[in-house]
Amino acid sequence: MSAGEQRGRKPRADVQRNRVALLETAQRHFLQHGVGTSLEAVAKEAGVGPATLYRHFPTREALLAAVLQTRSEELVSRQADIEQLHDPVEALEQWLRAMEDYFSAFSGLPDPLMAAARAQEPDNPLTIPCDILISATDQYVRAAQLAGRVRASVRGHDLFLAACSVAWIKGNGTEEEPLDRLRTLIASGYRERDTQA
Amino acid sequence: MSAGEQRGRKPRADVQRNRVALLETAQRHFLQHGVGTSLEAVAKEAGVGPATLYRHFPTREALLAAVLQTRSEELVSRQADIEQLHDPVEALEQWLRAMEDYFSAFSGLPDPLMAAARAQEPDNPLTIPCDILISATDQYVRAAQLAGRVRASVRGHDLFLAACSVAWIKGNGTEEEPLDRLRTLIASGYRERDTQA
DNA sequence: ATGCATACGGAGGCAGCATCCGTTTTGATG
DNA sequence: CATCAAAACGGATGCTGCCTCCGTATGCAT
Repeated sequence: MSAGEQRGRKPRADVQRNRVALLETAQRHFLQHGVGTSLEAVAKEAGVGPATLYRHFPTREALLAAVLQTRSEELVSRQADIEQLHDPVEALEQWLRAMEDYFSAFSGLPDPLMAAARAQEPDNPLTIPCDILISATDQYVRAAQLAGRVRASVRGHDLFLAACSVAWIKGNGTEEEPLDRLRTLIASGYRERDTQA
Repeated sequence: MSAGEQRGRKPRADVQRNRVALLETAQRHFLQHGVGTSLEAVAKEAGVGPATLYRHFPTREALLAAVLQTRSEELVSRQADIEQLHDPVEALEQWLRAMEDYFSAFSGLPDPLMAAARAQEPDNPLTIPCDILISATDQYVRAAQLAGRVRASVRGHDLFLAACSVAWIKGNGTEEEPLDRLRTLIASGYRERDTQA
């Protein structure tokens, strides 16, 4: 009982194997068919029965959260780059784009994310990632507000919602051009009006 | 062939009866369970077989579009009020709220609407209503732009997307307070910065 | 090699979609 | 009013996907 945590017994080998196979297959299917993809199909292609999938991931959201874990780490690494920036507004902007990309990872992803972000469903596996993202956004917002570059009434939560919306629209097949105009519109919405040039 | 359009035969009575029953029941179910409600259940409660429902409305979107027809007329009547206003920005704002209410009629409505508004699926029954709304929005935008009160880069389409997004967020259970902040943010996004007070 | 906890996976019940086709209803006609 | 044909109906059906139960196989420990 000195270093390791294994209490009782060593975990079985097939558990880990199946988990990995499921996650890889699920990611592929989410990418190709969106978050609504057939879980049965995922299980079959991963070479396991449906029960095994449900044992590992009791709900679609749980599977989704696990698959997103990888992507989350990508986000964190982007965050490191962003924090190098001197201009807090630039940083905020890049962070919003990074979140938007994250939300756009799979078609249909914004819906379960929004569902998780709202009224606390504490057992929703997506709630925690959402809360983290909201807090992070709030940090960037506050930094830019301290520099007097972002309106005081803006909250991190608001821009989280905005980024999620843009991702939602993007996922519904709108072209890039209107999307860019919308991003610009949001940006001029949160930026403090320059008191001079 | 003088006045009436009835060519051949008088339409059967049960057709109209069933259509009305289906529309009323569908509206109730959409209200209570969202746009994803079970069509079988609608048919059963309307007292018809599933085939009859599909004969009248070949797709879920067709049924939705027909049910929405009623609400559309409500929107048009709101439009009459709005056109009385002197301030074009006020008019635009009220119009956006009216659209938002319309989009929020049933939970989940924004998704099929967005799907219809994007790349032309000419046979989607929701495409036409969407195009009408976008044009109408563009009218209001242009009027406000002529008065120099809205940024020149804004398009009606952009604010249509924005209103749809807000409705989408609202439908996902977010509270009113963040929603209001988001609306404010969008408003300061499209408004021209006052060159004076 | 044997025992036992652990995990597996197929079978099956359920719900919803969408269609086919035999039957009924309805309006038109004499 | 009786009859006919077109038009519409609706139950039965096949399909897909969700999720769970339970008998069986697997892998770790001794």
